[in-house]
Amino acid sequence: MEKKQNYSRKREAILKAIQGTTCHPTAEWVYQKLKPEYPDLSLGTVYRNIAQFKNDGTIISVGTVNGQERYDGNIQPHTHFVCSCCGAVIDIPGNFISLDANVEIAERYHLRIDSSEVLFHGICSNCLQRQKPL
Amino acid sequence: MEKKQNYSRKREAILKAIQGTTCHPTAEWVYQKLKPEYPDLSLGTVYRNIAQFKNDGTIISVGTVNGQERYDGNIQPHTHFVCSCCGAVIDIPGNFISLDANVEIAERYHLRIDSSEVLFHGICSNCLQRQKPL
DNA sequence: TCAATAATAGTAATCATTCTTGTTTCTGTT
DNA sequence: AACAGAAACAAGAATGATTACTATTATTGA
Ligand SMILES: [Mn+2]
Ligand SMILES: [Mn+2]
Ligand SMILES: [Zn+2]
Ligand SMILES: [Zn+2]
Repeated sequence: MEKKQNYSRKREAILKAIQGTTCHPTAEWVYQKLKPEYPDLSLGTVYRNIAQFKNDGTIISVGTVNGQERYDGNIQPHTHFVCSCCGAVIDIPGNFISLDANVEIAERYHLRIDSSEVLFHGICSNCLQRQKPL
Repeated sequence: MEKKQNYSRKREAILKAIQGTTCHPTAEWVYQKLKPEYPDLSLGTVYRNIAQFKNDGTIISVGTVNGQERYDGNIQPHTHFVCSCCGAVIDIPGNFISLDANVEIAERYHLRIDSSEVLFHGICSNCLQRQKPL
């Protein structure tokens, strides 16, 4: 039996904040973003609802950058670039892993693959420009 | 001028522990592994030396699983599978991203790519077997 | 309206990692 | 071997992100 889920204005706002940006925000970013409109919002509420969204598959985690987890409201398979200078996480359209590869690896190693992701690491264009004028 | 690096028996042991396993250990794992032979080893020393190795490029980080960073003494480009059940990190030989793709993406988005990695998520063979007899 | 239950704010607790400080170990030189 | 300066260390405190707890408030369906 599934648990009943009541409506909550704050939950909706948290989801929309994550879905409405491409910056792959942290929980803290969402909290600061919504604080003006919801002055009594609690950081724990942001974390609790994010955990639910992740669990439902409504959002995904892009991993941890500088000790903070980054989330993504875009659940279509796509690729990410992480700037090791400023921590920006940038979308790279396209899926670099073929479905065939997934199936072959799963069979060869006797494991079940649920998802695959590609990550590029480097320096983003902003940070490159800022480093130039030496 | 580069900083002089003195020899340290513990540093060597920490590096060998990481290079001598394919389990992609945590700092805590390394600490527990070496504790019997080095009873006065400090967890801080493990972290400090790991940070150095990472900085030198002697080892790499495979990312964070269940809140703990995982390290890899194999710095050849290869692929990883992360079990979402038990947290195991397993090597998958092979590099799925062509060098050409790196160059093309770097040019198109005006950024510098230093490395690329592929990550599979799913259930490992051990956990699959344990789940079967229901 | 009203009782049952879900969600929240505020705060305390947890846990991985980093920092600080006083001590010990290395290393090159007498 | 003894010495001095630099590097590494142990132990424990501090930090910071995340989670857990609890008393209160909001939502829901009858
Ligand atoms: Mn994205
Ligand atoms: Mn590996
Ligand atoms: Zn950047
Ligand atoms: Zn497993």
